[in-house]
Amino acid sequence: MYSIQDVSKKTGLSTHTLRYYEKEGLICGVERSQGGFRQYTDEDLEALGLICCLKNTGMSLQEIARFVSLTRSGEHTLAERVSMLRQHRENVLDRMAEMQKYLDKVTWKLKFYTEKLNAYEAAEGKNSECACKDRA
Amino acid sequence: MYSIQDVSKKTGLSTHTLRYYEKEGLICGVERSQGGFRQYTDEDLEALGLICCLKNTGMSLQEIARFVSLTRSGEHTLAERVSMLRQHRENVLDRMAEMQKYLDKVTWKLKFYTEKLNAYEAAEGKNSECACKDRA
DNA sequence: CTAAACCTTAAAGTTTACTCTAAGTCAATA
DNA sequence: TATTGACTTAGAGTAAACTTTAAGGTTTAG
Repeated sequence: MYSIQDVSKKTGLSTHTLRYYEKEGLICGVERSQGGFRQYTDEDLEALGLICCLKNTGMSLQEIARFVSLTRSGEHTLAERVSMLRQHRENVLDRMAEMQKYLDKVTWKLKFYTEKLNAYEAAEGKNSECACKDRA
Repeated sequence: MYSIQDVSKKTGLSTHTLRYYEKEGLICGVERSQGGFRQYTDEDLEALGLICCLKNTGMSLQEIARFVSLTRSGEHTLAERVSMLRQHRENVLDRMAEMQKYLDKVTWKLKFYTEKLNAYEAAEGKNSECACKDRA
């Protein structure tokens, strides 16, 4: 059993965010102490792992809540869950391909500016003693 | 020369967004017709290409505005521009590695649920004529 | 036994990046 | 020339995902 504080440390989510996720239906059935404090199990942590995975790959909290609610509705929702995951996987793959394309552009631009900078600094060194020699 | 409508089509950004980007300092010096209409040049389009590239790889509009303003401030800002791009490139690489890790998890989950679904449908077919046969 | 450090809820506030509205100007066409 | 439709600005509104606040109950170390 973990306190909300423990879980916050383990997941990197703030305690505020953990309560918020519960309110939004992303985490369900977290047990409580007699005093009403949340007591997370290892299963809850696992569920949070999936939630973070989906969230960090661009799934909206609303969709995640939908997925979680399907998970709790029994086996007749398996087809829809599979279809959601399959679609999401496609989205992630597309996103990664796009990122790679953009990365190439950033790399190219960086090369371009680096060369420009080298030329500029060479010229600067030739023409004058520069006050900003100690630039890292 | 392109109208805001043309540029909207070419970039996929709405006309609202294009004006908004201008207001926020992401695009500068767009020419105007005698009637005050925006007239974008090929250079503006190129600049927009870089803006979209940076934005779609996770740079905030504020940072992009900063980069653009450096670009317009002369060669003494080259070092900072290079450093921004270098840092951004690192971020993109980190993000891609993270995505790959999460993708593996999604793939694994998908496999898990697909197998569960197959088992479920097999059992379903064995035990009863199901009303929802025409599921895709 | 009391004070500090936790926990609770409900609700308001914040940030980012748009997106839309209103009121008016400009351009091309019937 | 009148109307349609695209353009202009300023500013209000929206959605998502938190984040903070307020007001109060619980637990545990000293």
